Amino acid sequence: MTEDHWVPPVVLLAVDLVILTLRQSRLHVLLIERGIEPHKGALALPGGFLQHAEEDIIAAAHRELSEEAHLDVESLSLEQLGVYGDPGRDPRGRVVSVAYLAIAPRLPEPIAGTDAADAAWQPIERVLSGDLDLAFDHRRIITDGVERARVKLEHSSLATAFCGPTFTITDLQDVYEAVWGISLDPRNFYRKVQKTEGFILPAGTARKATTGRPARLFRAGPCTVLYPPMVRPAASPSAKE
Amino acid sequence: MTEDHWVPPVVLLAVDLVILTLRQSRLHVLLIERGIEPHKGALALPGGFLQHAEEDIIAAAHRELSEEAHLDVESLSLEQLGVYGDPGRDPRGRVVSVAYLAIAPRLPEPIAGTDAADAAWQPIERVLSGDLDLAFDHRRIITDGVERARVKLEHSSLATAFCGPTFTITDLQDVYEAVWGISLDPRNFYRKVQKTEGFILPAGTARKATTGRPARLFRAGPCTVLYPPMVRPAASPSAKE
DNA sequence: GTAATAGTGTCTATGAGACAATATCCG
DNA sequence: CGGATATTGTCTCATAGACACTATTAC
Repeated sequence: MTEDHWVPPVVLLAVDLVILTLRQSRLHVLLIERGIEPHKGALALPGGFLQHAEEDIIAAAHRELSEEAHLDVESLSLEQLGVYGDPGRDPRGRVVSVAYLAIAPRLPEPIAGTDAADAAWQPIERVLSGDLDLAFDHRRIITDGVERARVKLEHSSLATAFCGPTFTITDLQDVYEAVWGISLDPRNFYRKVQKTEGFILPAGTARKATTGRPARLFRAGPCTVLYPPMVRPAASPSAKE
Repeated sequence: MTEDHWVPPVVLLAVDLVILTLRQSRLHVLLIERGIEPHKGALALPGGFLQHAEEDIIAAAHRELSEEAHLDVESLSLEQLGVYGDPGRDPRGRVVSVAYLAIAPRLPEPIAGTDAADAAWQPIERVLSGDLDLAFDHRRIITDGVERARVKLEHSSLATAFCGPTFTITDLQDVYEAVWGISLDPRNFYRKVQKTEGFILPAGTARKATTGRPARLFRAGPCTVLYPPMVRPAASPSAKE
């Protein structure tokens, strides 16, 4: 099958980052406006080519995270999402992109990128609805990323990655409600997360802002795998949204 | 950051296939003995480079499946597992490999590959135990593939992909026991799969081989997502193996 | 009949879901 | 005190797990 003088084709390798966070109890993804062709003016995921032939792929992801999103690696969940390499997905040639999913706690408002014309958090519904002009196959990548996050919330402690170092049970519930797009009963949620071994640990009693009883604070526990898992109800017509 | 004359580095793109099947109620993976350097003589996953610059990655996976394993695409589960691209994983240069997970029903015995010196099913325990000489980072890829299969058995009808067109409940239970490496109660298993909507459908009553009551036959149902999921018990000391 | 495997029924413990009631803050 | 949010408790229903029992074949 392979001939003596046959040489394998080469491809350009890129990384793309699906960075999710919560803003005003809604799921957002970080997108930048492309300043150059192709797809100039369209919105795109932060990302870029490998810098040199020896660069680690995950290192490139971290680099882009820092360069384009100004997010530091510190305590930031980063996970490989998949490979997107359809021929023709990029007019510049055969570009194969490794997508990563990153979860960030709420951050100080807008982020100005370096080689990005503009960076902004976009509500996930607007992105997936098809109203926005997305570059390349990035809508598909975002769809996959959101679905991955939804599944991971069930079986891992990923939800705490959306929160700061300490958080209340209600904060955590907001994460589940925003990512899953449904509403949950606070009492049952409270009981559930409390009894899930190693999920969250008490972190002192709370201060309070406005009104009502002050909530207790928690921090992420040692367990990354939730057993038993959080159960995601089958999508109901009486959902939030 | 990027200079005017900077050009991105290129990489070689390969696919690797983790092909799992059941033989004598034990999980096996298809490995070939490498006939050429590097790692000549070591065992490796079926796979290879893209054939040309326009080839679809998934198409390349299917091609290798056919070329090296003589398995046809027909009704064969094939899913992207991840990207393995550490610099230095291949002495020939920067090779980035996209791994796919394939599940095959029991097949006619040994498979002679085309450009592979030898192809054989290896029991998964022997492969993961470290006794065998595995090429590249293929032990890690296999580990990831097995773990993926374990998880997918919980939430999808993947188990039926290990079986032929029709199968008994016991056949299906064998799949779960082999992949999960535990033993399950036949009565509870029977009840569980029966009541899981759309998982399996009756396919006539059965013929029989040796002794005992003949089993009913089933075929895969329409649902790919199992709800409620099959629950994998926490690993117990009283397990099979 | 016996041996062997297939399939059904029953009981119990656990957890999810609905929802009432109590606690603790602010003013 | 009343308003608001946090936390606990109780009830019911579904289901996983343990396990006794019945059914259907070959001999």
